[in-house]
Amino acid sequence: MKKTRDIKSIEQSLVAFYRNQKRMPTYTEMMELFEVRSKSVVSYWIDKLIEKGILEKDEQGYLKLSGISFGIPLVGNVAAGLPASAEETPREVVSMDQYLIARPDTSFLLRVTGDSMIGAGIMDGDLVIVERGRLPKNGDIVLAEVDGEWTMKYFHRKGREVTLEAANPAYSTIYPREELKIGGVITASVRKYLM
Amino acid sequence: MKKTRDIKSIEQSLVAFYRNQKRMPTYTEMMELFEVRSKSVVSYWIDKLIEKGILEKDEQGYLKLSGISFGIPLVGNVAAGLPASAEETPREVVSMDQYLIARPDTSFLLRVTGDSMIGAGIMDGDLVIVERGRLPKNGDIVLAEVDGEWTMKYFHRKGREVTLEAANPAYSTIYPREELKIGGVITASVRKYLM
DNA sequence: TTGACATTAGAACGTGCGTTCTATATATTA
DNA sequence: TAATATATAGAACGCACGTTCTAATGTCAA
Repeated sequence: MKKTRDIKSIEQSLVAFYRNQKRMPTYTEMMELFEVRSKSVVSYWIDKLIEKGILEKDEQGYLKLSGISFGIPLVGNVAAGLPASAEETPREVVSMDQYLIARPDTSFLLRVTGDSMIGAGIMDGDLVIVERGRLPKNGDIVLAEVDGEWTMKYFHRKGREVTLEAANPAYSTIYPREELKIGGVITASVRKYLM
Repeated sequence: MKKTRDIKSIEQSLVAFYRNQKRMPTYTEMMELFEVRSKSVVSYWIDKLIEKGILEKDEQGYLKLSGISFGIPLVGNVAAGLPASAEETPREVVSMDQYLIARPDTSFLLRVTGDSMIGAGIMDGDLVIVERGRLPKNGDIVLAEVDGEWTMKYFHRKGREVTLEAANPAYSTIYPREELKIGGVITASVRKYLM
């Protein structure tokens, strides 16, 4: 048995704590986390993590996990497959929340029913992220109310005329007469295969 | 001009602060946030937010935004469309990180190249979340190495025999001879349409 | 063994934290 | 108007925070 207390394990315990508590632990709490008996030891290791760039202190001196420890690594593409070692590839790290949701205050989620956008790769049961108030451009997928029903369609404007077409030949293109209510623009879609 | 300082605006400023700083502000910082000149006023409002269930204090007495203010609301499905008021629907709130990534420590992201899984709604350019070490079940989509190349395929096992088939008729089913390296199982896929 | 370095322990300290009290101003209702 | 909540200000306080110091212990190489 070697010492279980190295930079890696300390980082992990911090990340775990933050994931659970949504805040960083105090030095006293870290004494338990790191299994040491003095705050000075905590300070000692914290300094090391800061050197390594795993931790930061913000302007007010509060501890902050620096990006690296968040989200999950983006390792490449399917063709490249797995990185050889699973270890220190100079990895880019992505948080799904940050990646997918540019404007959290004006966005919301919607579960997709039906297959009208299947040609765009949006299937029944998927979740889409809708951003309110954004001006749709040609080719954008919008959430629109037509004849009292909400649907997702491709948005096209040519001069005054607006058309809404499905990404599925089984559905016919819609030429909205009077009022056209746009609920928002689809900015992303997600699908979960397994729990 | 009415008073701009009500529960709603205070909640928003707290959520904004947390989104930026990844921590809750101190009472002194809240004095600036709320534009008041005494910590007792901050305490006064904090108590109100706690009553309303917007804030909590954890076991150690630290402030915590209670779920409600996180992620973005899941409002229903496409058929239902927009909630009438955009306001107080008893909304479920979802964080994409939590929703999509069950096991952050063993997961990673991969960008999809090619259209071999287009039938499953996974298109070129999508990101997939791959979980290492999970045992694939029939019908799961796996990341596998075949003849020195990494691909995504449907996994099927029948007795000893394993087959890998694409979700695209243009690709033929693979019957791995000897060794079959499974890099992981695809647990989710995401696609971004707009920035 | 000796020396250098890395790691742990303990205690002491100043500062800023969140709490709580009193007092005053502003809104609301009868 | 008077009476009653509601909201703001300021000050005081105890306490836990993170820092820093000294000293002891463990590890490894010469």
